[in-house]
Amino acid sequence: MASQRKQYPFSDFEPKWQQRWAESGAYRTPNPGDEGFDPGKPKYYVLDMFPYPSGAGLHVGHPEGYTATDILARHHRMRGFNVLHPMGWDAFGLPAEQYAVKTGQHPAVTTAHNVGQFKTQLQRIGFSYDWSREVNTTSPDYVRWTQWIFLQIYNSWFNPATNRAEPISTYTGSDPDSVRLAYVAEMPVNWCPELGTVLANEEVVDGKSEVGGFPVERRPMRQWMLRITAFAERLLSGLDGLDWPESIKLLQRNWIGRSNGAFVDFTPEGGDKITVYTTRPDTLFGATYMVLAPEHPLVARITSADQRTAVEEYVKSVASKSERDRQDASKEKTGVFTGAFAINPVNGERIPVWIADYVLTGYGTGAIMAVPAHDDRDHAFALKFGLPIIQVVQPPSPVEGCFTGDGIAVNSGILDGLSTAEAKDKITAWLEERGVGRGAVQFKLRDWLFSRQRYWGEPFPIVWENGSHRAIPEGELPVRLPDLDDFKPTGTAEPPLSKAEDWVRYSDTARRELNTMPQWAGSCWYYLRFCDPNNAERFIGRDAAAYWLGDGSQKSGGVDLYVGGTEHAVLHLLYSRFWHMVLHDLGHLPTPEPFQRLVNQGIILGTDGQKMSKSRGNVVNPDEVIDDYGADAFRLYEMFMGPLEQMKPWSMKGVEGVYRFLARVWRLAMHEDQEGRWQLSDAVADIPPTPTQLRVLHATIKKVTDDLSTLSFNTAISQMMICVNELTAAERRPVAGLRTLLILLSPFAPHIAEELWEHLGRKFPGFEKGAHAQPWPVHDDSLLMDNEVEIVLQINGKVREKLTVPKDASCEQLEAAARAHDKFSAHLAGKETIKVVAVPGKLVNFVVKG
RNA sequence: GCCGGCGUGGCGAAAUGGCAGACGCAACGGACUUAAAAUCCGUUGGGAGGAAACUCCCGUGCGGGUUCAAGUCCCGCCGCCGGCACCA
Repeated sequence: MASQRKQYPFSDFEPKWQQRWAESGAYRTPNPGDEGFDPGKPKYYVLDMFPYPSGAGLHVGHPEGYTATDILARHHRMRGFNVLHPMGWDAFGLPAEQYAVKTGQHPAVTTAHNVGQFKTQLQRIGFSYDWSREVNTTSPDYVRWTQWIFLQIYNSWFNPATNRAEPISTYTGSDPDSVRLAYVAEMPVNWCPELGTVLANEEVVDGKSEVGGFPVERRPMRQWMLRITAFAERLLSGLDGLDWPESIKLLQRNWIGRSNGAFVDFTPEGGDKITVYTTRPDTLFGATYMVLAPEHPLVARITSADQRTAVEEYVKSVASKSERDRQDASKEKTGVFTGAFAINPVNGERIPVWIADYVLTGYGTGAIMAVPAHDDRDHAFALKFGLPIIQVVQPPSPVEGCFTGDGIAVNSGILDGLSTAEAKDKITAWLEERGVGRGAVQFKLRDWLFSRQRYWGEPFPIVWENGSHRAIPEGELPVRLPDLDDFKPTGTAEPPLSKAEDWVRYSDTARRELNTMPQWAGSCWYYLRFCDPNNAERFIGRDAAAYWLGDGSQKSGGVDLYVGGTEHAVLHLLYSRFWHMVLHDLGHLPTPEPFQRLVNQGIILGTDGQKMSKSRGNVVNPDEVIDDYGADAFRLYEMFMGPLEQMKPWSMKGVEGVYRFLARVWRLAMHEDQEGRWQLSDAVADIPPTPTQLRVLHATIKKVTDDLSTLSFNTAISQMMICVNELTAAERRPVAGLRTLLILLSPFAPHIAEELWEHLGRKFPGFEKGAHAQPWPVHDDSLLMDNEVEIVLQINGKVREKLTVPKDASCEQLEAAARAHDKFSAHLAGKETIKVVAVPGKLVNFVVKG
């Protein structure tokens, strides 16, 4: 293909238009207060998930969503919106740092190089980004505000009375550090001594490091945490108002994991109370033993002398397991009896207390009552260790084994005969009356471990003095990374920043925080900076925020459309919502939610139907596609493949298909002379379209417009193909029809639309400005339908004949026409007609017998 | 295990409960050409019958159901993909 002659000169005019757009600032979007800003226009903020600029460059998966948003951005401009359509770089992160360690190049150098490469590639596709708003999470100007936002979080607390984040100054307790939204805690992490670094859970396989296979141990380390759990309820309820795919909302709901239940106090013999959390207080009478997490603080105190050795050994063996190992539910349960007994508050029963690692220390109270008859895990544990099983819920219909559903309480004293829901209410009230329990809500969501022992990330704007931390003054932001030559892991638990001794020394008595922020930090708020990227006074100006995010009075707040992959369904999208909520509470943002509408694009597979990967060798490079077929064909194919949200394989033949389509568009207007030069075709004439052409044109206006509103790009393109096929068949082409077609095509294939517009404008009037600057056309309903429509005549739902009738024929007229149809009425002969169903404009169905 | 999503020609896919397969790819036939490529025109779900115009039957993962009418709605399975995975 590469050596083959091009079907239309895309390689000449595509770069030309890209250059013109860049030079004229065609897609610069003014802000409120800027010259050229029109406050009368509605706003449309359409955003892509900005990429991590890896060394591998762009692959065809990136531009899928980017093309969709670009088409919508262009379409909205033509419909009179002020469109915010920006792009930037999520440039901190592990791969850059690891590559830097390997090659000895500073990550700032490799990152800058990769950003350049990505930007060149994106610009070749003809995206209408406002590049004057480009942001880079690693630039000092950006880091400054990331750190500033961290300080907002650090300097606030969650007031349960108002259910909001408030400045820490409104906290009246004695220890503000204990309630800050950013706090320090000892947390167990995966520490790999051999690699000298902490690893994420995903980087640990079977208790060994994924890289190198070295042993990994869990060790408590001092970590920065963000108190996202305080917002669990609001993060959950806020989902209801968002136009997101239900599947994504469900993922977040499951991640937040709200459950309704009760705390219940059990009393060990001669000890403090042990509080458990349960979602099934109605099964309290079936509790036959208790289990504490091995790390539970009471374990040591209640363990009997003769069980002490066994318990200590068990606790030790559990401690050496990785989180992942420990949470492997498929494994057989393990545990040890503590030798202690506790009293069940509802019936005074004396039940044994065990420890087992199937009880997690971080959820609920780290202790449970075990009801083996009605909980799968307790059931398995009881069977293994021979503990008693008492049924207290009668299933609606008999079931084998363990029954975990709702039923009728039995063997449960005061609860007998009640439904599960009634029993829960009654026993919870009973517990509360006696002061031995209370209703409670729990969440699976954990606080966000926010620090990393890495070099390539935002430094914390925090210093330590005399064992306590404090914020550095805002005026000192940004805290820049020290320019280390050696940013390798230290080999100890010290982060690499510890090597920058001068930097670490903040004053004679104070030293800087050595951890850096995780990669999520920068991406938590980039959509805000895009609104006002050069503001030196604030992270986002108030006017810019009010305009681009909305003033909070309308439902659609924040980003109007956010397109990206499902892989960010939970973490990025939850973290962003959390930060946004805090900033909103503190009065910095007008809206409570960042992304009103979210759409996930599907993954593009290789031509072999497999996930694209370097190792499979099936990665498609956009540059090569554009070399051979041009940017317009590339864009069009990305959208023509199938529904945006669907997973679909790449096909070079498919690219050729849309390429041929664009060549047909080209030849509608252009003709190649003897010397191989393209001239405006003589077939284009200032004549009125035929009625058929007019009908197809208006059907195309309607279909493309409707399909853009539902993001059905593939069917919009199909309709334009139908339109082009219709116009190609005509010997003389009405210029008005071409004009409309080019306007409709211009968001999809902007270069060719603009080029043809220019050519036509040299001969015909009505081609001023450019295709992209035209108002979006409106279809005329009266032109859509012929006066006659073809309907089908059915017998018992099967099509027998077809018939052309006036489009507004009534049911009675349809039935009469059907009966008058010779061949069709022959089918009816000798049969009894039971019923006739007539649908105007569609069909007549005779239900017959015999 | 639990929770989602998806199963339609040789392939990518269309189809407010109303003619299944629009549009594109591939394939085949024709026109143009010395020839090929490109282009243009046409055929193309499967099967049976007919010389032919044409006629009939089957068909949206499988099995049931609702309906005059089901790819679409309901019930029960199977397969693939994704997420969560001892959260009491």
